[in-house]
Amino acid sequence: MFELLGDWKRTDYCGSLGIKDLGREVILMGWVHSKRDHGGLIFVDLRDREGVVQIVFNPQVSKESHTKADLLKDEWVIAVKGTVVRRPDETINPNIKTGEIEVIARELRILNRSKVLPFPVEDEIKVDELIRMKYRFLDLRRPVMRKNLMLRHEVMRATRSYLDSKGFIEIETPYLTRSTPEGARDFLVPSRLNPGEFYALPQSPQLLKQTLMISGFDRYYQIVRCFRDEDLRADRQPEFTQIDLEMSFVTEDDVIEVVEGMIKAILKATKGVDIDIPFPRMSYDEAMLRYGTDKPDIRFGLELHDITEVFRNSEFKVFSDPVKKGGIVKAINLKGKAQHLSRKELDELTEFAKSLGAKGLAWIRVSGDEWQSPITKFLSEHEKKELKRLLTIEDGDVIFFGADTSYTVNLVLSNLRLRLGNRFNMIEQNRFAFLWIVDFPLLEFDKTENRYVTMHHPFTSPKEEDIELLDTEPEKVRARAYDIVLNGVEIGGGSIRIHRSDIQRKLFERIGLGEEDAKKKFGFLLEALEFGAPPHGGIALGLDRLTMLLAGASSIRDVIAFPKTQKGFCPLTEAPSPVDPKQLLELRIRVDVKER
RNA sequence: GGGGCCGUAGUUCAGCCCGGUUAGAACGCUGGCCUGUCAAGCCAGAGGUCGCGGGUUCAAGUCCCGUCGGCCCCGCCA
Repeated sequence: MFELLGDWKRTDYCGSLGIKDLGREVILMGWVHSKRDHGGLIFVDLRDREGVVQIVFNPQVSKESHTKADLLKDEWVIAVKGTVVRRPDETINPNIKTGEIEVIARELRILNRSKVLPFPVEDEIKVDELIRMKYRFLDLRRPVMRKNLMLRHEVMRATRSYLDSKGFIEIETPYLTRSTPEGARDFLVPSRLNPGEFYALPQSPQLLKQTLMISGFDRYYQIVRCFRDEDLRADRQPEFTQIDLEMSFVTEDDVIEVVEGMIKAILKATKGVDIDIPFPRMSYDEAMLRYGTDKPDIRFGLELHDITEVFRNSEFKVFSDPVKKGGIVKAINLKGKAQHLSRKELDELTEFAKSLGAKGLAWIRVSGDEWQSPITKFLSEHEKKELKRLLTIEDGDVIFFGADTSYTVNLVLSNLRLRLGNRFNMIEQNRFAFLWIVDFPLLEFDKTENRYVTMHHPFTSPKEEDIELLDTEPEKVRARAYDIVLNGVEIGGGSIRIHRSDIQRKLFERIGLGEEDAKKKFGFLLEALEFGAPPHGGIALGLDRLTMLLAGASSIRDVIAFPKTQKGFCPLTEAPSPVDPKQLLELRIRVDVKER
């Protein structure tokens, strides 16, 4: 049944044919996307990576190919020799790119067949992701997935082309490297030649790219795989790709300018969109105040309002108690939606708030002069007046409150804001809202470890004017760090680094890292800093997240060819897996896990 | 580590609350008819470890316990 290609050479991609090809004799090769058998005529949509074209098998043209075409099933692989003709007017299909033409088949070669599919090769499918991943080779045949991976390719191409034009040099750094503390959990790789010792896969090439600056390369970049052994999310895989870059003799503005130019080039190349640069900047403090998060989606309003002062001495304990313990009270005013939020929905929102750690969710529904709410009766006239003023409350509004630690209030209300924004279609789709977050705190106090830890990483430079605060008010020291946010997703972050060993030492001291410890952990970088390190800084962008947003996908799994499930399992390769005891013996590793 | 939703035909789901005939539907699949379809159409048909294990019961897809797996989130992710 199978036939050979023989001397046939493909002349065109199915999806590239058009009116320009009328009358041409073509040889096409691809997959049977669908077959419509009319007994007399047989129509086959033939698909390759560029698209679909209709093949017509007519017994009056070729009895033999018509008979063979009768056998065809979905996803069989065939080669067709035929002529490109214009379709009869009434049969033109405006839904496909090649809809004005069709190919009259004169010869057919069946190259391979296919088992019946677990799911159709179409864009709009409702199939469990586990099945999609197990049959990833079929999933990737779906045009939307093919487009996503092609988009990813374009992003990488535009990145390389732009950075090359700006004098950046792509340098590879090792994947087998040294475990570093302070950060994510490492993936470890045992060393056979050094039993009992381990390499770590890099969480990012941070230390080595700084080393390259010290080596004088001046401008480095790399599109590089990074590994972090942490729990997965829709936007987090254990291995992911960064656009990593570093520059010497620069300030924050220099790095930001390069990134803005690069992103502009990427959007132009991939979406044909001209975006405005520079991007707006917002301080960390302002972002936390107005949005309750350091990665605000600024495509819509619905901002948070701090009303802590109104309730500092309130009789209403639910609000005043948290304030007395150092917490805050904030509110969101959902304008004019009182009629659109049922009691049931308010209850669901309360459950949502609780799932994020809130004790409850206070709300007020404003109907005329009446405030419908379980809490109104506890509010004084003065408090009501203040609320009305601060939140500009009007008829039809719905107010949501959070009163707790600042952490919980911001977490709950920022997520509530996103949920309400989606629920009421307040978020402008098809818009790319970039935003820089700047002036991050350098340090934050870690209660569980009872010490200050760096918010970014321990090589981030403090602002010069804040250095003296390191000893007195560490939490007030601002970092020379910057994050870039797109539509509420953090797509990158970087900083100007510490290039002087005295300051580096001081910072290690501040985070409770002794000299010996520091040497053991970052020895080579500390040493390199002693040999003429230039001022330098850089950034790393999440290629997967950026591509996801450009693709309009809701998970980075949809822009990664072979992703893993939430448990870090690859259903296609079935990794991870037990290994041969011989391998373990060689590595001098004994496994301490009970057999299932 | 924790919270939520889910697991029934190849696929997507209904049935589960309130236990009781032969577990249904759609798409897909198989066979037949059909010369302008493109979600082709018409006729006929096949297809089930109700995730897995245990328990309750005369009887379990349905109730209970445990377990495995998927998705979303919190923690975690410098």
